[in-house]
Amino acid sequence: MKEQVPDVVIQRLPMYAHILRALKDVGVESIGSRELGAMLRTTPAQIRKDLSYFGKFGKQGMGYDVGQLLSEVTHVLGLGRPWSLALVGTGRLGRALIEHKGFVDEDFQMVAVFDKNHRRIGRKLGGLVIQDVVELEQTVKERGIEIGIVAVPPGEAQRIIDTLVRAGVKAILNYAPIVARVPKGVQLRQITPLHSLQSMTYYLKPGYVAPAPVAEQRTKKKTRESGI
Amino acid sequence: MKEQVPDVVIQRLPMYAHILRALKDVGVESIGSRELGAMLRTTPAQIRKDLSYFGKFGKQGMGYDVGQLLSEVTHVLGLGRPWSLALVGTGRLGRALIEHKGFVDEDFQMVAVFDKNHRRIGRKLGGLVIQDVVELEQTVKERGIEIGIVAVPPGEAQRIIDTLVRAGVKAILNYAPIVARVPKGVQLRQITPLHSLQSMTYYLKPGYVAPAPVAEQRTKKKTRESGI
DNA sequence: CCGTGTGAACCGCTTCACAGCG
DNA sequence: CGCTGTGAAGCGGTTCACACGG
Repeated sequence: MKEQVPDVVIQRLPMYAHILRALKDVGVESIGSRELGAMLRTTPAQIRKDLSYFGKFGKQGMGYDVGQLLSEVTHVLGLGRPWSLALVGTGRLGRALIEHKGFVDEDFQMVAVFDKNHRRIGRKLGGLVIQDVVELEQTVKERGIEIGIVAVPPGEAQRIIDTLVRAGVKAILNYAPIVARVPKGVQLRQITPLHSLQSMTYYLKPGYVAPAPVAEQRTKKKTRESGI
Repeated sequence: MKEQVPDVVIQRLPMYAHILRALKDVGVESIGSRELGAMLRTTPAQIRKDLSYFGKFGKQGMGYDVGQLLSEVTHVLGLGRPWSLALVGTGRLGRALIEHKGFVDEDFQMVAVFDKNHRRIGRKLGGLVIQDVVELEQTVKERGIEIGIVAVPPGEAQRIIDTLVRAGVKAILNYAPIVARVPKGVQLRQITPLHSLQSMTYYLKPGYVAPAPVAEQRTKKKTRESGI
């Protein structure tokens, strides 16, 4: 149990939950930090440290109870209860998002979709009637929608984000490639695949040489050969 | 000019490039670290530090030449020449990716698409004929495809990634929600919107209280009243 | 003087190493 | 004993503060 949980830890927890659910589904009941670390491509120390921010869930000598740890992580993240989403923009991307199974799981429910194109308004998408974007603010307020998903062209994205914020949304997932502005206290996540590509190319350039693999400490001691 | 460039800096450069291009398009010729910082939502110090890793592009008292800085950043990232992409998986997501304008810009060109579904193989998608995924490895090798985009179901993703790696791809953009394994030297970026949502909810929970705004240093001195 | 470039201080996260519990 | 939980050390990145160039 600690003071403040680092942001990085929070961002790792969804992966923890993901793996733990998979383990549970397969019937694994207990797991150690070593194996869990291997599955998540981190170190055992990282696992233990991360979990220590929330409490002591492990049993020394044994490891962690998968089911218990899963529900703990789930609870920390605020999952296990449904969150309501609104999608703005029903172009190719918006439609793909809403129809792509797995984008939304049981904890996230799309409850309204918006577009400004009058040819689309009134049609159905994913079981919802597409509303005129002018209704966005009021609908979000009335229905207490908590999270907004922005899939509109770049030129309109900031305006939509401002509207969502004004309507009281506290978290936004933005697919438009802009440097969005949100007030403090509003969460923003950016999905910008182009930027991912553009940063990978740096490491692919002829000039790039990988950093030395730490050079030292290929010792692998630590096996405690003194003991017997 | 420095030794090794931090990864975080590389990941910020696409945004730098994005903003600089926008500025250039609008006719802005010069910009200071203060304004650039404001546009990128960082501090001037961050901007100057980041740029210092590559050289000295600014003129003291003035600022940075937008065009020059843009081409510098572009060059550092290895852009300005085309990179070839292969898409694997032409379900809803894959189709949305390839048809969504703006996903790929002039520096990234999709040159092959694959699927395992025989109903889709042979059809055209984005101007390309969908190939059988069994041809993936050979085609990637033959055509020297450099980057792979994975948009297949989770259960098949790791196998596809392994195949891409075997074929010589050095960078992979993966949309499947798995904890993928790639050998060192291969770049991997994960696009997992569900995890973004799941980490945002932590900050939306009733229990969460924002960290104190640093408390001190609301002094705003630094006006250098000692000088004269 | 204004604003860049940069060593140095600072800060937060990761890794280490080990005390302690089952 | 094995493995968790954790203070402490280590490290990378950010922020500060100022020397220096136009």
